[in-house]
Parts: sequence; structure tokens; C-alpha cells
Amino acid sequence: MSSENRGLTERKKQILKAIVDAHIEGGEPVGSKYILQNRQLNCSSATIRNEMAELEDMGYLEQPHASAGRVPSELGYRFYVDSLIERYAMTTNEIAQINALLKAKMGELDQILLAASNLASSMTNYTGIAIKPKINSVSIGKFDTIFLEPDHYILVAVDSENNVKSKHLHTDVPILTQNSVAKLARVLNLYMTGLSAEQITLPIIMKMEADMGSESALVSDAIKVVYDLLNESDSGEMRVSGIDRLLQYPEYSDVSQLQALLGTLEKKEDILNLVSQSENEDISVVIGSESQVKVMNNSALVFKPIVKDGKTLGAIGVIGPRRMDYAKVLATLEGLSGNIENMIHSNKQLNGGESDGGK
Amino acid sequence: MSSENRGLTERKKQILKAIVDAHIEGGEPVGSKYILQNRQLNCSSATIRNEMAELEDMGYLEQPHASAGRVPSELGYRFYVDSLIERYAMTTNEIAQINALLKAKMGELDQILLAASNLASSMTNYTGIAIKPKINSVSIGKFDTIFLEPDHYILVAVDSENNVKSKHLHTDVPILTQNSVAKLARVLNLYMTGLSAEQITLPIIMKMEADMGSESALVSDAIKVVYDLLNESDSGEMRVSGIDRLLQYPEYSDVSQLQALLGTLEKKEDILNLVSQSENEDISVVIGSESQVKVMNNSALVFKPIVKDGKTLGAIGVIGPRRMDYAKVLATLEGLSGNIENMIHSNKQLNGGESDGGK
DNA sequence: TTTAGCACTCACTGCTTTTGAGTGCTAAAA
DNA sequence: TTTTAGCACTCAAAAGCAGTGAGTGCTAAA
Repeated sequence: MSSENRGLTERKKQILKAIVDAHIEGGEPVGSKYILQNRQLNCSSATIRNEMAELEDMGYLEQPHASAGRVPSELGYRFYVDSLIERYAMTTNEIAQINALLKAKMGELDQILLAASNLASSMTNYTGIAIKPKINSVSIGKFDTIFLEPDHYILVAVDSENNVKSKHLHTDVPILTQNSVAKLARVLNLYMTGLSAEQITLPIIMKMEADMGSESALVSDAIKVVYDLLNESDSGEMRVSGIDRLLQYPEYSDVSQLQALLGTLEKKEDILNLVSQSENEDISVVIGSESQVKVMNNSALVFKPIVKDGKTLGAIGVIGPRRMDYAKVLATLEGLSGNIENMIHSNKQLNGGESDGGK
Repeated sequence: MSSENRGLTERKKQILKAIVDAHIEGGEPVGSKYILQNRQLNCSSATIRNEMAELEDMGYLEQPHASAGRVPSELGYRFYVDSLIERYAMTTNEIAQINALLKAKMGELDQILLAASNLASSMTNYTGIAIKPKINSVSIGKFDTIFLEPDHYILVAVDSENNVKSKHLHTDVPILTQNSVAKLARVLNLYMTGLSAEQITLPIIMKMEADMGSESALVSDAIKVVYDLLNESDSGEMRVSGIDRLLQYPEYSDVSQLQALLGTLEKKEDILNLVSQSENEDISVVIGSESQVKVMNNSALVFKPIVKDGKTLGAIGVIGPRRMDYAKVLATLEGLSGNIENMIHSNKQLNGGESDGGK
């Protein structure tokens, strides 16, 4: 279908762009007359009508009903996004806003992502999303233990990404001492450093238990925790902000549309999948039913992965009606992600993990 | 106003209850005839009309317009909730469901709360909220450090609640060694154990720096982190689930109502305040504009704090239309919170903190 | 004090009419 | 061959309007 794009005359492109722009702005179907008045084109409304009819035949436009104006089709939006857009230049004002607000929230990546999604939402006036993808190729880096009381200790595990995970443990081993837990840490470090979840095999566990002697019970506790931490904790997560903004767009005044979209946002899996399937590091634009997510028929999702050292740490994006101000959205996400990546790169103190109990 | 409640005759109470019940069920204004047919009362519709007129004078009922039926007022709901309700007994089925699902999610309190809010939402069919209040009286329990590379280490802090917080640090101290960071941990433990954020004074910091000798730079890094961790990390948080459920109730088909409510849910502060202001450990029911949150005019919020050893660890609740099935909601929250508190008490392994990097 | 009866109110429904934005087509102009 | 002007046609949406009925308040009788 992209071969057809070449076939568009310059004037057709102009008209298509004009229609998309006008429809993004007003939300209503646009007619030939309106275009004639508001955009400069050296031809009459009749010509425009003819062109519009052809564009409709080619699949770029749709007509809600016979006597209404035209509305861009999915293909129309796609063409617009891919080739017609003039990247929206962010004002210095907006850049300053981004910096100020991101700095205020600096800290863990998670908070940055959340803040960025909030910003994206408020700057574009659509709904923002922050995504932390599932990371599954993590291996263990280092262990430490902290002795608390004769039946409590804390196990701290650092993974290969230098993320810290810790868990408060209770044990029934008779007399737990500072030495026991220190020994546990030594043993765990000795045998498990560099292993991923799959590589933790029974022989290894048995060797560790042997080394721990009478306190071998600690090992199985620890293993369980390590396993959980490697597998579960970093399952993908997604946060949504600015849902209320959706309501200002007439396309969601139809309750069933809104309900469907909100349901998808609640479930999260669909969108998480969509985002994690995208391989490239660039901005992705998913318009309507291009994706398998049926529910998004009337909506569009734009997202940008946050990448550091070739690793995808997360993504930010916005969701809104199909007639989205793509230029602005693209520029905003681009700007935000650039800022985030800069922050991550420039300030090493931030790039590891921070964590706090029970969060 | 509760003195007036006493003045209600038994029949008035019955009629009021009948009206609230009917309105909760159907959502429509209820008329005298409907009550006569569907609830057993030994009187005619005319009598009911008279009583209804009086109840309206007394402020328990409202009339949307002259020829419509009656709708319970805020006061009416309040009276209903306070005195008429027959606590909804949860079916064993539902209890089993709670247990199964909570167990699956067991782990940190945060996840439990979130799972509980999801459950509350799906069981009651309203929107669920999970709240972790601001904790500000935390002091430092213990420190540990983990050496990674000559310019990286991880600082682990355990607070008085045995929550673990950790942060990945980068340092410029010339040659960072395993010993340096171990020494840092010893010094921090020596001087700061038991202190709260306010108690960290300059003399203490200077003593620690003196003890660290040439590596005194590490101290100021650590202090900054500790300070941040104590203050920031446990700021209140609130998660919302099941927003889409709101849409099935006709009171939110008015977009402005919905928008207002969603806005409040987004902002979070209002609700967080509301919840943290409530002192008692029981279920609270906030109906409409009883609270200062203007936006909730048409809605009701029911929440139950989760308490352990006299400390409020969080809260779960639901938000929905004012005509909420209070009996069911109260029973569900009661049941859920009981389960959560049991889990926390019975399984020491869970009650500490778990944390994972970057979450 | 309760009930039956009755006039009254008013949102809602379904119907027709009007309006007007927008089209497609044809024939003239470029 | 392409563009334009003109005109008839379409059809959703708005406006107007009568009829319906659930529900009320009030009065007078039980």
C-alpha cells in the first residue's frame, strides 16, 4: 500500500494534509468549502471535491454519510504521520518546563518515567502512559545479608543491571547469628554470581547446603527469594495518567467507546505487549486497528522507548483519539525521551536502582 | 442532625429504607406506587405519598422535578448507612475467592493492597482504590553497603519498620575499596542508628567524617541519600483500579460529572487527605459533599484502613455513585481487610519490606 | 389518621417539518 | 484536457408539536 503513496499528486497531498489538519483541529468532518477558505489552495471547491472523491476511492478518506464532509481514514492518518508531518518545534518555554519538572522528580527511573508521562499528558492534553517493560534476561550480580534479630534477617540481591532487590526474611533456624547470615552471603556469592533464574540447578543448591552445614535451611529460603525476585519483580508495569483528559474529545462522548478504551487501559497487557513487541528505538505510532488491540479502533497510541546502552529501560507515550495532534505529540515525546536519556547518562548516581520497602 | 433521626417513626424508616433500596437497585427515582407494589407495607399509595412529602420536608428525600418520584438525599443515604443497613454477609464462595487471589499475590504489602483494591472493585463492581499513607515518623535502623566496582557501591538502609531502602551510588573518592564501603557502613551504624531525619545534625555528620578520614566524602553522599530516603520515599501513594466500571452507572453518563470525578482520582491529594484524616480504624463512608472534596457531590467513597499493631499501613476502598450498594461494599471491605490483616500477622516473612530496583 | 379520587405537572416519546452543509454531476470556460 | 461555476439532490441534525403516563398534591370521605 505504500507504493500507492507515490502515486499521490502534490495537490492531493496538500489536500489530504489540509483535511487531516482541519479534522485534528475541529473534530468534525471537513468539507470542500471549508478547506478552500481556511487553507490557501489555488483552485475552486469543485476541484477540491473532485480530488476528495478520488482520495476517497484510493482509501485515504472516508465519508460518515452521504451528505457529510470527509474524514481521514486510518490509511490517511498513516500517510499523514509518515510523510506529511512538519515536526513540531518545542518552544524553549516547554523545554524549560520539562527540565524543571523532571529534575524535581529525579531519583529512580520509575519516578522519572511517571513524571514524564504526566508531563506528556499535560503538554499534549491526551492521556499519558509510562511503561516499564518486562526484563527477563537478568542474572544475579551480588548478595548481601543484614542481620536483624535472632530470627530475622534481610537478604539483598543485586542483579546484573545493578538493580537492588531485597527481602525481609524470617527463619526457624535455631540460633541465627550475625555470622550465619554473613556466611550465607558468602556462599550465595560464591555459587550463584552470574547465574540467571534457569541456571540455578539442584546440584548447585546442594553444594550450597553442604557448605552451610547445620544452617542449610537458610539456603532454601534464600533460593526461593532469589527465584521470585528474578522472575516476578520486574514484570512489566504500566501507569496511566490524565485519563480525565480523554473526556474532552467528542469521540469519547460515546460511552461504549470510552468504556472499551478504559478497559484496555485497565487490563494493560494489550498495550504492554504492543510496546514490547516494537523492536526499534524510534517513536512508534499505532493508529486504530493497525494493532491487534481491537479496542483501539477509534484511538491512536504513540510511544517512545527509553534506551540506554542499547537496552530498553521503559517507554513513555500518549493515547488519544485517532485525530491526534501528531506533530505536537511526536515532538513532545521526542523531547521528553531525550531529556530522560540525558539524565540517565549524565548522572550515574541515578542510573542504578533505588528501592524502598513495600512500595 | 442525628437528633432528628430519632424523630422518625418506624413507618417512615421503613419507607425511607424501601426508597433507598429501590433507588440503589434501579437508579431511577422511585414513586409511591412502586414501593406499594414491591415492598410489603400495610398502607395505600396515598399514605406513602404523605409520608414521602414529610420525609422530603425533613431533608431525607429529594425530588428531581415536580412530577418525578423521590430520590434519597445525602442525609437520606447517611441515615441509611448509619442505621438501616443489614450487614451483607459474604458468601463462603466470595471468601474463598478473596483468599485464593490474595495468596497468589502475596509478597509486599503494596502488592497485597493493589490486589485487594482490584478484588474490591471486581466484587462490588465499583472503582477500587488502594492507598499507602504518608509515613513520617520513621527512623533509621541499620545500614549496609555493597561494594560493586571502584567507583560504584550500593547503600542499603533499613528503617525502624524493617523496610529496606537501597540506592546505587557513584563516588569520586579516589580508590574505592571493599574496605572503604565496609567502614562506611560501620560508621553509619555507629552514629545514626535510631535517628529520625530531624535528628541528623551537623556535629554527628562531622564526627562521622572525621572517623572516615580520607574517605570522608562518602559520608556526605550517604547522608544525602539517607535524608532523601527517610523523607521522600514513603510519601503517600494511591492506586485506582476499575475505572471503567464507573461508566455503567447512569449518573456518570453526564460527562461533566465523570470528568470531575476522574480529575479527583487523578489528583489523588484530596482523597489521600480524606483518608489520612480519618482517625478511627473502622470503615468510613463519605457521601457526596460531606467531605470538602466538592467534586464528589454525586459520589460516595467507602474505605477501610489496614491496621497492624495500632499502626495504619494503608487503606483500601471503593468509589462509586452515591446510590451505592452500601451493604455489599461494607461487607466486602470488611472481609478483605480482615484477610489482609491476617496475612500480615500470620506470616512474618511478609511483613517486612520487599523492594526491587527501579520500581 | 387513612384512603380514594381527581386535577395537574412535566419529562419523555414519536412524529413531521425545516434547515443547511455538503455532495455529485453537467456544461461551460480555460 | 483540466478547471470552474451552477444546480439539483441527499440526509443528519435541529426544531416544533401533540400525546402519553408516571407521579404528585390536595380535598373530601371513611
